[in-house]
Amino acid sequence: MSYEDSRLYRLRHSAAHLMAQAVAELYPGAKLSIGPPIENGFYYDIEFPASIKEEELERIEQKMKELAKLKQPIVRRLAADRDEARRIILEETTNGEGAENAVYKLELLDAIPGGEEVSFYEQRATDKQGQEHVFIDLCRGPHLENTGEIQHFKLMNIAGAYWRGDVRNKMLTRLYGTAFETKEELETYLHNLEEAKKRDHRVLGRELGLFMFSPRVGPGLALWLPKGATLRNVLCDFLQAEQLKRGYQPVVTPNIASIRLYEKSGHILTYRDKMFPFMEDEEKETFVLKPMNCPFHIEIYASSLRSYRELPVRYAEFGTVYRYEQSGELAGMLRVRGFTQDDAHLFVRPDQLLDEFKGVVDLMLTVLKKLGLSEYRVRVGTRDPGETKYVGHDENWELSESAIKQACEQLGLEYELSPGDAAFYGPKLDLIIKDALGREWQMGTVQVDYNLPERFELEYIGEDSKPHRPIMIHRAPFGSLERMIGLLTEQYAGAFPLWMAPVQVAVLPIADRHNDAAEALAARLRGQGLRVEVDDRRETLGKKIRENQRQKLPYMLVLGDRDIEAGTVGVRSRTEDLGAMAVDEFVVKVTAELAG
RNA sequence: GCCGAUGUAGCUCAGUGGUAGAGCAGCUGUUUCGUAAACAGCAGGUCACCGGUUCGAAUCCGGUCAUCGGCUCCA
Repeated sequence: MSYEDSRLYRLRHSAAHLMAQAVAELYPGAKLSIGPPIENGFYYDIEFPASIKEEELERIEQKMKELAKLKQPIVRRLAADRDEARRIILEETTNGEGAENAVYKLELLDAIPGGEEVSFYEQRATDKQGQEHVFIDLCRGPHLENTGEIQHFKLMNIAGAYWRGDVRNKMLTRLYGTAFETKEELETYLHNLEEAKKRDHRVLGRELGLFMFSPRVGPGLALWLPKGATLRNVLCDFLQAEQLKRGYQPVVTPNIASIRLYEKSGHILTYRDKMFPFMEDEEKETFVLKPMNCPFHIEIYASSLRSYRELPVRYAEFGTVYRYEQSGELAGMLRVRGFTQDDAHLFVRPDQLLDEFKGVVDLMLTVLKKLGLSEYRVRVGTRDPGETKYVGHDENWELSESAIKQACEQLGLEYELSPGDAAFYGPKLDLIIKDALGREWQMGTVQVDYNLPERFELEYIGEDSKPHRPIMIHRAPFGSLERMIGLLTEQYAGAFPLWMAPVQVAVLPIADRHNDAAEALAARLRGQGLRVEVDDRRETLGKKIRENQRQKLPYMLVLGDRDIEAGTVGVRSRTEDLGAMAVDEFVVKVTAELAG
């Protein structure tokens, strides 16, 4: 049974109504808008007469408990027609506060399609003091039978939310809460939230020495520490090797360019507010910090006459781009202002589009598998049939939309179609992954583009010795290194698989007299291509194990008199003591693990 | 950018009007140790920043900045 059909869903929906009832009683003049159940709870968007503070949640929660205990029956009411619905909203749902108080509900009513029935949910009861409590809300439902069933809930936080999700509208106050069937489930949920915070990449990034931010450098500008930079290099090496196999060619381009490049590409028109402020040189030439790599790669393509025989051309670059994200959107490594895309641009003939797209999807699948990511969503963004903002000919769009679908189907990649999510210049495929707190982030992306080849008048000479326009594919399997490594940190809770781990092996000499042997062992393992550190601090073995364990190192090798004499090491994995092993045996074991 | 919250030592946190505290980390000394924290001592702070109220501000008020949870937007 789907979540939407479950009792839990109805419970949360009814909890949202209960919260709205409590707010209506506590804050006369509060204007209610919408209050749906969501993945882990519910919310209600409300315009309060005066801004409210987080501490007031407790008061609202208290009121909810009182109202729940009244065991108000929840009754569905059908409005006979629009006029009656309007009357109910104006006269019954606003506690006599009139039309001004019902603005959002009236707008919602107008949005309900003509043929559809209009229903209300009503809950009412009289308390011991003889006071009557009534709450009626325009709502599709369904709900529980009685407010008495709402017992295990908690209000979580306050946030602002634009009415109907549109920045041009008024910002309402959103109250978030959660509710469960049992006390245990509620407690488990809250406990898991706490646990998830320990996997937060911002916490682990510092603890494990991966990356950091500094106020002196600036918001959203990451600093990669040695271990993080090592991890980053490992991932880049992997992808680069994979791309080499697939006929990609490396290119390298600058971080700034004349504004003329971005005028030509059209980004100045569509992207200006996401770009860092421009800079001007002494000769009044304006330069911009690059927000995208594509125009540079296009210049390289356009630098010589291309034959149809050369295509597809695939230019790849780990290109660092800068985007002036709004301050409130920054989120650790998951949302930064300077990031490196594992970018590439493919210039293809129409007859190559399907195969090339398949090649890219295959690469993405290879990457996902290697990274151990299995929890992801694939979204194919196609045109919204009602929209006219798109560039390019219809037959091209049909060609590329079907190429994307075919590529996925032939490679067994499950996807969901999302009409309207295409870029204005072409359809795309996005990879979406959740972080520790369950928030979704767009990672890898493949986009078909007819716009830029047009704007830059790109050509190749066809078999017919006439010029033809190539199609571009933009693609980034990781998306960005910052976001990907942030996410991987959370996925693995810092315990990266052996091949990724910045330090794979720590050698732990027991006493000072074992330091030389430890260095020799480390050198030997490094000779095998392993990333090895020696922990020769003057600390007890127990302490070294504890701390290296906390650093989530895959292997620790304990080295003492017994081992030096026998040519062994005491091997310890992340979880357990594996006992003494010959050094060669350990090398074989680790090598096998890396190969497998 | 907008709504709400937070900002005290490298880290985690205590301190609600009377001159700043703990644990861990650091440094020094002792200990040379076989599988998750040896012992002792020392040092460390413009209480984010700027302004105001007050005899007196980490504490109250205002502003700025940064961070966190959302909204919008996105790799």
